[in-house]
Amino acid sequence: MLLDRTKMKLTMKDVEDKEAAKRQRAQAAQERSKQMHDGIMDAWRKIAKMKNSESDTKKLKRVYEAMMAGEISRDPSDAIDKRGKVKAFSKAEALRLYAKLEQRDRDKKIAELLEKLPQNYELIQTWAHLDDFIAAMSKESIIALDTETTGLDVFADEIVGISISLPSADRHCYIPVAHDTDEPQLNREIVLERLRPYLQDNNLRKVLHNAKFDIHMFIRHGVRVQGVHFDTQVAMQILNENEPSKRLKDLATVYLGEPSDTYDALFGKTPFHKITNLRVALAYAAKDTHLTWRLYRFMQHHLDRLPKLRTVYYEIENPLIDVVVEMEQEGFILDIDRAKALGKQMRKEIEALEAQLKQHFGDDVNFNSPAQLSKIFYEDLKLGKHLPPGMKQSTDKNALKVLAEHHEGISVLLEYKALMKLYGTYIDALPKQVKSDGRIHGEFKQDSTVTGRFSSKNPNLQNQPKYVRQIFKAPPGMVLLSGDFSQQEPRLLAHFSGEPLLIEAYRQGKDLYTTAAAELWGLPESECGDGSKWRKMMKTGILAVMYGTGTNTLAKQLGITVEEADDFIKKFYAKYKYVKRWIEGNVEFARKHGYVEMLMGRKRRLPEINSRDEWVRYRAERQATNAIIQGSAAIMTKIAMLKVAELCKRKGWKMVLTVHDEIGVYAPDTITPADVMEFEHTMLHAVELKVPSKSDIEAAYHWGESVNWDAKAKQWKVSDGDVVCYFDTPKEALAAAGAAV
DNA sequence: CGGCTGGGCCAC
DNA sequence: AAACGTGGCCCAGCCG
Repeated sequence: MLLDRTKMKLTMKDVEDKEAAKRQRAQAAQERSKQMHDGIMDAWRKIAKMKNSESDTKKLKRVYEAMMAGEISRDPSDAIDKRGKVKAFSKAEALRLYAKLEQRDRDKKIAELLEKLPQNYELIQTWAHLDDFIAAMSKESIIALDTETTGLDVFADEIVGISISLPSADRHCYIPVAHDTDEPQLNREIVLERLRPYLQDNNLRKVLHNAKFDIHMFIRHGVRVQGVHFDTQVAMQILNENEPSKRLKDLATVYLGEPSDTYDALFGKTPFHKITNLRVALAYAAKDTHLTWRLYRFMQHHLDRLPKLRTVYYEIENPLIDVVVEMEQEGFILDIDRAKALGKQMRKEIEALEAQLKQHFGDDVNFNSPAQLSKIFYEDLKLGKHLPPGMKQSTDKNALKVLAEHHEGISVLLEYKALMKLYGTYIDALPKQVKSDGRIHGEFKQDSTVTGRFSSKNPNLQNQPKYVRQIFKAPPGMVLLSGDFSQQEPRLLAHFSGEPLLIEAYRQGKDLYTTAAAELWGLPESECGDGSKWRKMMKTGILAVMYGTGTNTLAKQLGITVEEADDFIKKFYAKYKYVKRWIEGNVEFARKHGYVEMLMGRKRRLPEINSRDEWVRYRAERQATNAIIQGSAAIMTKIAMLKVAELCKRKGWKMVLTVHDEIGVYAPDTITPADVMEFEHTMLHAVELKVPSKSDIEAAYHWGESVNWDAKAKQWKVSDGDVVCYFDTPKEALAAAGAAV
């Protein structure tokens, strides 16, 4: 190609221009570099003031120190935007620097791990070696066990290696079985067959960290682990529910004084089977069971001096692990056809509502965007003046309900938002979670809440709206038998406070809220029945007492003035003196001991109870009473689950869910009312309180749609007049939820 | 496209 | 300044 000579010509002016530009660039770079570091201390101060999670705090600290030591500095490619302007140093950038630091350290850490590889860590690559190890294992009564896998999905991923620690022999092995490497490895299926007698031996006790995960993984390969004696993750929640991280390596660092790198600190996002150097795999994996064992010893030491917590662990949490495994394995069947039909209907309604909204507010609005809605309502339409003083200019339901009085489009928006929530989060999302066996396998976590309640995720089966429950069904020929503790928490309030008035009401089988309302306001019970404002006020009020709700919020909830709410609380405490004394006692106890105790002596530590910050302290005071009630309810439900699990074993039923005060099982639809009574009895007598328990039991082919026993036909029937279906259409559900204005 | 955060909201 | 406890998930919007 010919060069264009005209462009090659160099004039003096060109040279000067170029030099000037160069100077300018250098100057700009210097200026930027100065700007990049100028505001950095202010930025750090700002970041330090943010409410950072414990793990973020750790990371930020590391970056800060590295920066001050000159080990790392802002990356210009991160600190300067496209137009060449210096961006303010943010928490996000700091966290990115942390990732960079980690990346830099990774090789060093792995090299170190190899250097320090203990003599008693064994990489098992031959059958003779495996035989030798198994011979040693057969002399042990307890071992530590762990699996390495291709990922975290226990219904899709696979085992790539197994770690075992033998405590008395002090031998710690890793058996790689599916790494992507040319190094010698044993065959997974044969290894599992060789280990099977030991893994399934109830008398060979096992210690694991997050046992549920490994048990699921072994089940994927046809092995049902027995004899789980201790789970260091589950136990950690008993020993310190405020622990910021329960990852094994973090606990080892904190409690064993053994600084240990987490998986991603060493390998990032590389899945374990991609680790080709098996000695690296050994160093990491054998350390897992070794640390698990040491953590077990450490925890035993503390459980020895905390006998109540030992009982909570061994009598409730540990046996519950197997129950949860079974429950998650069973899964929940989704009625896909129904979900599809409902989805179609909802999409139609959503589209219609959207068309209306566009007429009201314009075509180019995303009605799911709080930012856009806020601009329209508060900047364009200036509706903020209609909000009561003190109410934030929000686009949440509360504010919109007020604004709906002043703009007719807003009630449409309320309906739209409620419908979108149901559709997006549930009706449309749930079918996508169905696994290859046609079921939803949500996760139930027994050790992830500070009060001891279960949490649930992927999907969360504990927050399914009533309207949505109908798309969950029982397998053919079975019903969903479920029982929920009626007024579980108020009963516990009566139990703990010893309030004679509350206890008496429950013992006489009266409706507590009606009785209490009549007593408090000196009204005849006929005026405080179901649906009366007095009963509602009492119900909300008792809840408020348990949750420590302030009078402002209570007033808002009940639609009364703050003075009236205040008056109610005063009256309530004057009448129920035991309740008042008990609540005050909880705070006192917490101040003195730093924790409160629930049923069986499970603890909720409240380190903030003596904080000088009033707001922080008050929160801890509310938590004190709430934790006793909520935590004791959780214990009660967990005990009931253990007993229902035994019942299930006897009857061949399968537990499928727990929702705080509710337990659900799949049972053949040939069960009789006698079976149902047995189920009810099991729940009611799981725990004996000072007040009787009550449970509402229902059998249903679809969750929430109870069927009745037809005594003549001797079967469960969905007879026209009898079936209790929550709602037929989304509209009815919304009306019931009070969303449609 | 994945990670992260804020606003909002579902359950008990 | 903040006064309703315990959770998890969706969407928007921003980041790389």
